[in-house]
Amino acid sequence: MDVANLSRKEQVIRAAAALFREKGYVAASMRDLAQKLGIEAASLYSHIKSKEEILHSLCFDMAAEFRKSLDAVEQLPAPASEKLRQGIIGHIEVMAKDLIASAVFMNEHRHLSQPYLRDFLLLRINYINRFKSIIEEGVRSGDFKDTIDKKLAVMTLFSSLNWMPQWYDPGSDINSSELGEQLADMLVNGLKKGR
Amino acid sequence: MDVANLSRKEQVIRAAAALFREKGYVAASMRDLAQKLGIEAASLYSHIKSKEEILHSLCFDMAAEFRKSLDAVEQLPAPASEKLRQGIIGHIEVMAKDLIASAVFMNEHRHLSQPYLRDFLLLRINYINRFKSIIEEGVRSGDFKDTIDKKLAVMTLFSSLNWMPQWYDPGSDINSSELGEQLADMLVNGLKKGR
DNA sequence: AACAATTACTTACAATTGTTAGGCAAGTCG
DNA sequence: CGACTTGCCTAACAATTGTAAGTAATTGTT
Repeated sequence: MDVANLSRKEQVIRAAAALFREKGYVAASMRDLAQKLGIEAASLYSHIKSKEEILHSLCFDMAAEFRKSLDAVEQLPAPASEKLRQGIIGHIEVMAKDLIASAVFMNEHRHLSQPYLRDFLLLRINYINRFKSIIEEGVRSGDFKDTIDKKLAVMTLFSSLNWMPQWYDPGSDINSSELGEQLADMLVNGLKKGR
Repeated sequence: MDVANLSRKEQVIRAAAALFREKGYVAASMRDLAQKLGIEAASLYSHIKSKEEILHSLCFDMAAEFRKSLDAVEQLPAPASEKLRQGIIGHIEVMAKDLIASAVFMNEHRHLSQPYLRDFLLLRINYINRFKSIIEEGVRSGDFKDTIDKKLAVMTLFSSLNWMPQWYDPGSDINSSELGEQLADMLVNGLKKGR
């Protein structure tokens, strides 16, 4: 269980991530995965304990990255609107670092079995609530409107962020940090031209 | 294949929709579905031709509803920002009419086999492009900013709309038309208080 | 040269999958 | 009454699923 092993194991996990994204966790078979790596299905079990272990590590590794990013943002001595902006940018950048794992994280986590699913959802709720706090802070300080339902605001925010891996093409003309900036601008300031 | 049949067939489809949403299309077995209806799996085939037929009708029926809604909006003699607002509200209302089917439409359409998948994606691209045209019209007329990438704007819009079935609780204090209004406001005007 | 780890193989198994075939009972309609 | 339809049944199918057990080949290290 050293570096060499990790390396091959990581190869397996990355190939699995691509497969899970393409076909979905359930529809992706271990034989599909093995074929992608040029080995037999049973050989996969020299590297991983189970199919679910792969999903587990994909989901929880991403979750840890998101958390780390938000930790930093919360420390900023800045108004809520700026914190929110930075939170959005950070979230996008974490995703952009691994779009495939992000897509799996988003769409396939529900196939985790208990108790992992429960743990995952707790992490997720916690993350969302921290964003919600930023929004609430912004409403209190007069930075944000108080006319918008807060749950709706957070959920709309997350919807926008989380779907990014589905349509963003990293080879396009807009790079990931610019993407974060523009997304933050659109969500905070809206589409309409400043009056 | 008459009214009485349709009625039972619809029961099957509705139960399937709930199951597909809960477990995902692939993970939901015909035996699961049968059990939900209190019958044997093989009996389902008195009402439907195949598992995929169910998914097909769920996806394409929803697609037709969306199209109808947008047809009406495009006819409006109104500025782009108002058309966009109405388009959003319409989209939300179509979803709200059947949250379960909407969730399936969103998350499970990819499990359609060819050529249905291709057809579905064409419908979807077409729908998205019609929204994109409204946004472009708004940029030209000076209604919307020209600083935001148009693809990003449309995709953000759709992300927000399409995730609604995942978190919206119809029993909550905010009803569906209010939800549409607020969503439109947030996306068009942003979170920030008017300056 | 012997050892331990890594990586892969073959074979196999029990479970689950969607679906077909054929038949039986109850209600509807002439 | 008798024909027909609707809804469900049992039994069975071939295919695919994740995974276990045991073994061999290759590797770098002692």
